[in-house]
Amino acid sequence: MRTMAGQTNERAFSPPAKCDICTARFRALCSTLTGEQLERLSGMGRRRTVPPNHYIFRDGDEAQYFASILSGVVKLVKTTADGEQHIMGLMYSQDFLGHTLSKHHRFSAAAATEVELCTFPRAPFSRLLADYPPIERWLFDFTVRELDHCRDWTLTLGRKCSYERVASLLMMIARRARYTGSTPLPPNYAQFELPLTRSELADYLGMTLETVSRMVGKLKRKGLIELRSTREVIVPDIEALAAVANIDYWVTENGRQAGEPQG
Amino acid sequence: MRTMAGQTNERAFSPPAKCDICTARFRALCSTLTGEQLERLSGMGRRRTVPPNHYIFRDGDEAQYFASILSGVVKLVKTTADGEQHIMGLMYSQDFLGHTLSKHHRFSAAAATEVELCTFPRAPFSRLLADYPPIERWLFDFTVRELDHCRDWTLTLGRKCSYERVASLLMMIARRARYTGSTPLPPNYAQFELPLTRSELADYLGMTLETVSRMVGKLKRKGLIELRSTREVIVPDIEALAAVANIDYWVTENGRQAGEPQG
DNA sequence: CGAGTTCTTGACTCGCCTCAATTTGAGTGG
DNA sequence: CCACTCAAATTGAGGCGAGTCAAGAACTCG
Repeated sequence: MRTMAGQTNERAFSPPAKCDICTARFRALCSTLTGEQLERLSGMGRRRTVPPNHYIFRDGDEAQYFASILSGVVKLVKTTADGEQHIMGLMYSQDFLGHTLSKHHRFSAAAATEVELCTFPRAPFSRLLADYPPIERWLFDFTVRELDHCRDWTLTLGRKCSYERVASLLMMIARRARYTGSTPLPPNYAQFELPLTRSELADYLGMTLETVSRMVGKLKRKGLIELRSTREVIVPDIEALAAVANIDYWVTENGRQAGEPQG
Repeated sequence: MRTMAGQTNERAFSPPAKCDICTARFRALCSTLTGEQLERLSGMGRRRTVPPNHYIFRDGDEAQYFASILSGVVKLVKTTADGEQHIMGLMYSQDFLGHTLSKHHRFSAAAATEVELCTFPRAPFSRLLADYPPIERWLFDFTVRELDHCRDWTLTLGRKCSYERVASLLMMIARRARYTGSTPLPPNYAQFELPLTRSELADYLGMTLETVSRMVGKLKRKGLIELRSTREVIVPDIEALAAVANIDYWVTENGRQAGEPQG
């Protein structure tokens, strides 16, 4: 169904955040704050819930808010002129949404599951950033990690075949699910619900949904994953899947040949 | 020729940087500094020159130095177990090399042309970062821009065909050459020397050098570029090349269909 | 249980890779 | 200045992996 264009779903924003009962309190950006500064942040924070498959903000829109994710999974999406979607990343609990340099969003963000956010109006939050280095440092470190991750991802998109790519994406989601999940799991084992459809996996990987489906099937046939349903994935041996995905497979020294950089 | 493995070419480091005559003084990270802090930075800075095709540092090595690039082009390279190279980015004058979180390099950096660096020992530079927010802010902003760029690049690798990819990379280099170059050029026109071989272009684009060569030939046949030599490129109409590269072609709002996020 | 979406599977096509042969260009020495 | 050498670049023929198109199966939700 097509809805009003240009309108972002605006559920009522609830009252100021109650930081003392917040699940993200100890790892999200507010973990850097104490006393007066925390009050300043929580005073401007508003809770917001976004239902699955609704936009949080849209590419090109003016950025009104920064947000910290409390729960759920957010996909970062760029839409091409011909209507294709490209997913540039997934964001989870304790991650941060917003651009400190651009006043306009550079991609869309949409809820992949139901999402809870803690939102901060742009101007006062920017002032807090300028006033209080620790929170800026948190954001800086977060951005550095995002950049690392994005650079690693260019390897997946540029160098791997479809089978390896699907394995890489499942690895990424599995790792994050282990990290975010509440119930402790055996080491080298993962079980999670895919926050994306086959079509979205394809949009993430630069492939077609048919090929994704075939490669998921191949992983299943080879025993690298099990499927309780089309969305419920079990990875019985993470290391084995990592090997297929060519993760931790990169040479960190030597291994170069004539014609390559010397020195 | 193969040389001693694990050794990075260590030309003699020259005396402390003379900031007042430095070409990068007004846009590099030192542009944020004045008086005492600038003295502190210049006191720890050492010039270093790296000849073309030599490593600056290697993936996995312990990071001894941060560096600001004064001149030349640096390629960021990851080498795979099977000896393939993947180029993750190019760095130019006024860009910054180094990782504020990891003590070990996460990729190699190699000189594509002759490169001049201003290097800073890790520990005192980190202390300066912590002591003096403006320089941390500069690095933060630099990192945000790198992340933007890297995310855009995932679109090129994930969604574009070989012809568009080559055009995209040439666009990127052309834009940067215009920005860095000294001589003023007519608008919508670029002329530059490619800092990379066909093989390196292929490593950047996740293609083979043969396909790169074919696509460069196709761009030439269509009049989108001219070649004075294999390395000297002229772009007579940047906008036309941008159109081929699908740059500024992305929809920034609307354009979505049933089944996509609503709201 | 039916309707609509999502997912799977198969047959065919095409773009890019592979392998191989030249051609071009830069650097060197006679 | 030209012949020689070697790396870089171009060009061609053929094969394979992933896209395309199409049909059918399996979920989801009223």
